[in-house]
Amino acid sequence: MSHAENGERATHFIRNIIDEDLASGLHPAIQTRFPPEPNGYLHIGHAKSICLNFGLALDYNGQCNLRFDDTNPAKEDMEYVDSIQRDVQWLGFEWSGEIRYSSSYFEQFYHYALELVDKGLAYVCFLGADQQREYRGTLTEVGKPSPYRDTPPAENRELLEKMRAGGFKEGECVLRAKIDMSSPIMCMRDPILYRVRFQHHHQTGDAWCIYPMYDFAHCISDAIESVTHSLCTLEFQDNRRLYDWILDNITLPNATRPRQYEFSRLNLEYTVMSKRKLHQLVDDKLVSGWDDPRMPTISGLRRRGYTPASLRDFAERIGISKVDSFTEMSILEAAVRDDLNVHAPRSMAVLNPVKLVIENYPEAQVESIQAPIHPQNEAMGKREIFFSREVYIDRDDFREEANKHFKRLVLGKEVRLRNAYIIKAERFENDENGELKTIYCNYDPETLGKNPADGRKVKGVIHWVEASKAVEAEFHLYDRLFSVPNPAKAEDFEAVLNPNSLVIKKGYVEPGLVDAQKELAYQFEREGYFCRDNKHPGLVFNRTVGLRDTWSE
RNA sequence: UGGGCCGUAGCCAAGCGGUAAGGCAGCGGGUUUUGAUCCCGUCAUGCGAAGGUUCGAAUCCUUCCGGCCCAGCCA
Repeated sequence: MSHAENGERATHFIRNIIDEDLASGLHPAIQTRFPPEPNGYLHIGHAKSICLNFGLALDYNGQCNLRFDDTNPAKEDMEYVDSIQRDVQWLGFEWSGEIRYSSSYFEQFYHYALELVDKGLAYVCFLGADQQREYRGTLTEVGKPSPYRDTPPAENRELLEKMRAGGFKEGECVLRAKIDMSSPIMCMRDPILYRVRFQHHHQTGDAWCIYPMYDFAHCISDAIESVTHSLCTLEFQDNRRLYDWILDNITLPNATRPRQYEFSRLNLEYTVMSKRKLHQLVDDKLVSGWDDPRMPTISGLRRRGYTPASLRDFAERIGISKVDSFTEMSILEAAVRDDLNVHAPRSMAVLNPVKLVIENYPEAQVESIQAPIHPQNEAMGKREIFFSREVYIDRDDFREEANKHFKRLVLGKEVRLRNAYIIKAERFENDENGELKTIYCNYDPETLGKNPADGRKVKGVIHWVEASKAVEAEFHLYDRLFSVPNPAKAEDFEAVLNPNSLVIKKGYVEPGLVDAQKELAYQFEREGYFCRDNKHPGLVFNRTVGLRDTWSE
């Protein structure tokens, strides 16, 4: 049983903070939120955040909202709000109440902006973007005040009202907080609160032509929703000062004063996690889409055969901390294998077929065999497979000669056909190109379900599929998307894509798999975990992950 | 080079002044009709470094070294 499923939880600094806040009575219960911007598909890094926020709410009997942080209509789209909901639900989480949108708080944001203006803590600035950058100073030089910094509150109120009414062009002016142009924290140098955008919004339509910035909207949204612990990633550590400044200077909508805590984002080897780069891969058609099974997106992982439980377990295994880390793929792979090993029905599939003829087996006879669906779990029952004179085995499982470490079929030697008989390779034929065409064997009829009576040991076991009833299938074998551990660091990350990230094979599966359900995991014995593709029309199986392979020749 | 953070094994990560959890990977062995699973064992005299405080330091103090983030009208 996996960690995520047995109730054990690794402790981390956020849990420690919550424990203290609950113990001290600061909050009667916790309220968290998962606040994606609907500008792309969710990826496994978001899964980490989802598991944290929803998981905490579950563990502490609190609530977790799903809130779309939709303050920038230029980049957002309904396609993403739909996919995000699907992904969160698929991961197994349920948000508290209705879905929230920052955009549904636009009216409140505006009133808080007026409050800041009236308090002399915000002003309308007519400096252009370039000038503003100049005035802002640099990391080592302080900024200088905008000439509009001391406009009287009453005048700023009129200006802001005019902004809202559409009285200014895009880029003509912005609303800025009046904080400290010499702050060593750059985001405190009179940050922009509102910008003018004559943009249609997917939720509010054309109701607004001014849109709040993240820093202004996020903390107030948290306050409106009584969020107790606002969790985000490390790059927002500086922004926390602004988060606190805004909440300190407005009349809070209710008793809860949200606090922001930052944890490190997920970095996974051999893939990229930035939405921009994932977008680029999709736009440049380097992958088939956001749900390409090689993508680290939740929809890609789902299509690949990853299960919700395995992703939750993965999140549990990697933990939460503030260290900039780079997680190895093997942790993710171990998490799926652990889940699939327990739950996936076993089956046999030949990915790279070669015909094998059992010459001493009666012609025209087809035998039915009851094979266990899961050798370690009898309760899963049996499946019917067939055996006859001709079967397919994998080309890699036969060699004319080999050393003793090769535990498969060797000319003149014996091997066990899994779930069936022991056979001995007698001879083989090649085709005109010198490629192996047919292997001829004899079988020992006394070895079905038992070892040879004479006590001889046959250590090798190979998988197979009976030829006459075999069903043709296509196998998509995936490997890491990139050929380097940290593609984001490459000069051109697309140049460092793994050319062999997808290899397609055509072979055979057991007849019982003709109507395999999509996204449902199978273990093709000795090959790995596969699931039927949810898009391709025919019988296409995606390899989720191979079996652990500790064999070195 | 201003500021904000972070350094515990190959990777992830507990630890909160009492003598280094756990997972992944690796290695050795056992079981096995999946080179899988499962089981057993092994894997930091050491916590970025150097000083200091203390009976006792990964935990406290000082200095140094290394890494990440911030100068979008993105989030």
